[in-house]
Formats: sequence, C-alpha cells, structure tokens
Amino acid sequence: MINATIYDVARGAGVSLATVSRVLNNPEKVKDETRQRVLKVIKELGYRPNVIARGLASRKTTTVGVVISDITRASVAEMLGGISDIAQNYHYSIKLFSVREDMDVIDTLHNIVAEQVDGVLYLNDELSEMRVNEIKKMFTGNSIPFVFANVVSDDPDVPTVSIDYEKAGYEITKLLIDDQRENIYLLSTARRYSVNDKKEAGYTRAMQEAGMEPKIFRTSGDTLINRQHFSTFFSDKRVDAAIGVRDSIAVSFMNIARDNGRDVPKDLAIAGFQNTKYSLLSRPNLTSIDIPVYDIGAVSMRLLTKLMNNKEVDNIRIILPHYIVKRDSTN
Amino acid sequence: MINATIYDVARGAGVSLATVSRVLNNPEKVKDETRQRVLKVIKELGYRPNVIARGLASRKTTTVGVVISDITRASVAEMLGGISDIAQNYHYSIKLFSVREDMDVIDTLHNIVAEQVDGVLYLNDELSEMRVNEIKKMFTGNSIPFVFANVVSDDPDVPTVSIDYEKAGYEITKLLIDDQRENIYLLSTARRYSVNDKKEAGYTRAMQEAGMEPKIFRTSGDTLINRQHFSTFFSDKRVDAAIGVRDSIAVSFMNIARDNGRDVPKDLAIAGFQNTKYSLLSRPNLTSIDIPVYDIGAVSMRLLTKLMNNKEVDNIRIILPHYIVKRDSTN
DNA sequence: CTGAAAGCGCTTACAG
DNA sequence: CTGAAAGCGCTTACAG
Repeated sequence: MINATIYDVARGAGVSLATVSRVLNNPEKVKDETRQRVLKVIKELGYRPNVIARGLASRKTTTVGVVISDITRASVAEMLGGISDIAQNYHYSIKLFSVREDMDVIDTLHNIVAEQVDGVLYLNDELSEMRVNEIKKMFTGNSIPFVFANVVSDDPDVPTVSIDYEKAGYEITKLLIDDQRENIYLLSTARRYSVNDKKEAGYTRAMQEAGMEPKIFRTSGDTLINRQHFSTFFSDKRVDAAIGVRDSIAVSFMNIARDNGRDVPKDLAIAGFQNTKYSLLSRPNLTSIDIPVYDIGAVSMRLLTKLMNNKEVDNIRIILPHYIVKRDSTN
Repeated sequence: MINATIYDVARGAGVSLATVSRVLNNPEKVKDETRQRVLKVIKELGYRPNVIARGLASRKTTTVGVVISDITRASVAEMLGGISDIAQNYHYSIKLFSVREDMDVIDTLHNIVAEQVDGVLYLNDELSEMRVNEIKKMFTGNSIPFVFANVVSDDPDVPTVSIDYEKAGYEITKLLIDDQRENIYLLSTARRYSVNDKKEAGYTRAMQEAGMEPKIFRTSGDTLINRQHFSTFFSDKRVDAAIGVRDSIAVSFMNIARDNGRDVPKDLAIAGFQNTKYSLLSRPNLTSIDIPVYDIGAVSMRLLTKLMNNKEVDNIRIILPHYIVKRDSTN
C-alpha cells in the first residue's frame, strides 16, 4: 500500500484517530496496552505521519529555514554541516534559501515566512548593521525566532553566534609584532564585510598600540585577480609580514612572495584566517587562526531550538573561542 | 496584521475563496476585472498563501528533497549551488537531508517520503550499484521522481547526471603517456567510490593500450595522512608522472615530490581531478580535469522538474562534457 | 466566469 | 484513558 494514513492505523488498531495521534505525540497519555496495539499496527503498515498535514494542524512544521548567500564558500558549507547534525538530533528539517546579491532580501524573507518554518538561521558575514536591523524587524514582526550565525552586530537584542574577530585580528597581529616584524600588512578584501571590518579593527589596534602604522592592502578574493595585484606589490613596498583575511589570500600572496625571491618566514612572515585545507597544502604550511565554523553552525542551531521552544536562554549573543595554529610560515 | 489568510482576501475583494485561489493558480479562468480587484487586495494585505496548507490540499509541495552525504566536500557545495539556482527559477524549495555513514539509508528515505517532497535529488558518488538499486526501488515504489547527481550506474532506468569519468581518466593518462612518461601512477583513495572506480578503469585502459603496467597507489583523502604515505614513496619507487583522483591529493603529492628534490614538471609530471581552487594555489599550478560540478547540479535539477511534471524526457542518463586544463605541472 | 461544499491528513480542546 | 467533532488554510471537482 502507498502511504497508510492515520485512519488506516486507527481502523487497524480499533481505536479513534485521536488515540493514534496521542500515541505519536503524547504517548504517556495512552494506556500501555492500547499504545502497544497501536504501535504494532503502525509498524505493520509502515505508517509515517504526513508531515505537511501535521504542520497545518499543529502550526508547527519542525522545519527551520537556513538563509545563505554563497554556499560555495568553504565556511558556509562547514557551518551547514554543524547545523545539519544538530537539526537531525532535534528532529528538525532544513529548508535552504539562498539569497543572491541582486535579490530583494525582505521579499525573500516574506516567502520564507509563507513557508511556515518554525525558525530561521541566517548565515552571512557580509551584513551591514542596517540590514541586520531590517531582518530582525521582519522576523520579530512575524514572531518567528531567528539566529544570526557568523554575523557581528552591536545590537544586544539580536541573537548571534560568532567568534571575537576583533580580538583574533589583534592577536595574530601581536604575534607578528612580537616577532620584531616592522612593516606588517593586512591583506583584506575590496568588498567590506562586517566580519572583515572587525579583523581590520583588531589589526589596527595592535599596530597603533605598538606605535606602528597600519597598512591595509585591499584586493579581490579571486586568486586570478589578487595574483595580479600582488605581483606589483614587491616592486614598490617594504614588507616584513602579512596577514590575509582568508587563507586563500595569504597563500596566494605567499606564492608571489616566493616568486620574488622572498624567503618565508625568514624575510617575510605570513598568516591567514580560518585554518582551511589551504593552510596544509601550501608551502610552507600556513599559520592561521582556527575559527570553529562547524561549531558556530551547531551552536546557532542549538540556540535556535531553544528560542523556538521558548526555553529560557541566558545569553543570546554567543562568542566561541578561537586559537592560533602556528605553522612554518611564521617563526 | 499577522499573516492574512485567503479568507481575508476573499472578504476584502467581495468574492469567494475559490476565486481567490483561481487568481493565484489559474488566473486565466477569472474575469479580468475580478482578478484585478483580488490582486489589489492581495497586495494591500501582503497576503502570501500558506505553503503548508496548499501542500496538503493540492498534494504538491513544490519542494524537492536533496540528499547529500558530506556537504563539506567542495564538489557537493558547488552542486548545491547549481541545484539551488535552478530550483529558484522553477519556484521549488529545497529540503536538505544528510545521511551519515552510520545511518539506515532506507529508513531515512522513508522519512523523506513522509515529508511529502515532490521529487528527490540524490548526490553521492560513493554509491554501490546495489545501493542505487535499493534507492530506486524505494522511490519508484512510492512513485516519487528522483535523479542521481554525480552518480555512475549501469542501470538504464536510473536517471543520472554526471560526466564520463572513465573517459576522463583515460584522457588524462593519455596526456602523460604522449609526453613519454613511463612510470605513471594513479593516486587513488583507499575507500572505493563508484566514481573513482571509473577513473581507475580509464587509467588502466590507457596504460594497457600503451603496453604499460598500471600502478595504483591508494591513500587517504586527508592531507595529514597521505603526506605520510607519500613521504616514503620516493625512497622505493620510480615515478615519472602521477595523477591524483582529487586535486588535493595531487597537490599534497607534488609538495612532497619537491621536498624530495624532484622538479615538477621536468622530472615528474602531476595532474589532478576537479579543477578546484587548489589547482591555482599550488606551485606549480596544477593541470587538472575540469568537471562541471555546478552544471551537474543545475542539469539534474532541471531533469527532475521535468520528471515531476510528467514532461517528455528523451534521455534520463545525461553525460556532461569535461575537459583538461593544462597548467605548469605537466609539459 | 463564479460559488458552495467536500476534502487533504492531521491535532486539539472538550466531554465523558 | 478515550472518542467525536471542529478546525488548520488551502484546492478542486461540481453546479450553475
């Protein structure tokens, strides 16, 4: 038979549908004997409740919407891994919504609301504070719980899970300063991200504390493009150390540096951000800030389940720890 | 007001709900004047149909299930990008299901069926023919359309989208043979994948055709591990060329080769598979087979929409073209 | 071209 | 502890 319904089960067990429903949702309210009988029929028929019907009747879909921009970024994919694992534990399904640059975000959010998800996870490190505010209003207006993952915001009412990027930027810069490096560059992206802004702030603070001039070089995240930017870099600049806001940028820079006869780390120390696979496939292996991307996903999903079930939450702004992985690209 | 319903719209426009529903689903059946009036009220109220209710009533959820194993693999993420873009075009939503090694696949599929998706996309290059058959039976039994993406299967009734991995393996091997390389190794994974089996078959065919002995070296996909395997490689083996079944394996091997004083490509030619970012961040840049991963995702989603809407499909087994990107790691 | 009514497969007070 | 009934917000024949 194709897809038994709750009626089939009720008939088979000689009870009403209400009882079958209770066996599924509030088993403790059903007499043990009855419950066993119903369970047996359920198994025999291979019955699984129609999730859609349940969603309509209960107004709970046990589904969360996950909003992403660019899924091909390694950090996004790994965060999704964490989200997915936790969602599975809590028996939530995941609906994926990707918003592209050219799309009307608020319109998309309206669509998500129409999908009747129980909560929303918003992954995007490129959000401006204003955008965050719009999104927050939209969701609170529809009273649907939400959590921002890997987003930095100063609004104390916005649930976020991330690391302290400012501190990370500070620490990695400090590492190079303490190594007596003088001309320390930060290689950042031309496009401004809230997260990268924090890294830059941390870098700048460390430099100024040390009485050194912050030097931020902006380039593209695309290797083919930044390679060109970097190739002229060495002809007109003094540089003793560089920090890439992404590992891929750091590795690309390191390659060009070596092409220009620089010895890494002797002449030039290089560090990256994110501790991706690149850091192990580069020569020399790259010093990098390990960001617990999987955990950011997992923790934000866990926070969201609490919010969805009106559990007490003592802190809606979670900062996860990061640490520096020292490898051969620095002393 | 929170979430207007179809009743609110009907009342506002002075029509029945049936008419509102028609305006949404079969607008041509409604008199122009009425339609405009309804549309106006819809806009005023910001009405969006409750997707769940619609799903229950129409038995169509306009949602597809996407089954993945490891989302952190770059190819999976990029495929998802292609799927997501096309899904958006056709107004389908995506529900993500990840199956882990230790899970009962068939049980998971039952859950997916209970979710009432209109179709399923199954991404997994590690499926055995037997497994493919089980899955096929499960879905056909529940009469839910499905497409395998990046899966190779010999069953002519199984809709698949992939490239000709055997041919790709053959061609890249041929490239090295034609370059007069003698000891050509294939660096494959210890775990057997259907897709890697095909690459190996192509490699073997090319080698045998040339009267050379196929040499397959199996290692881990994990850089930290394969690095160790490779470090003893050069002490006891003659090697003039190597092909990694993944770019990351090829790059890892290349690094060790250079540590052992080999000049790439002079002493040793190296090629990879997939043309990922690694191929551009390695030194020298890696020759690789470009596999149109995004397109595999996009095309399989498009195929699935046709199957879901009972459109005529002339070919349910689609092979996409691949090509070799020659870079500095080979002559 | 439009409306009244049944029904999709569940959950949830309400009685008992 | 269990059942009858209403209802979730839509779609879809069926009449007219």
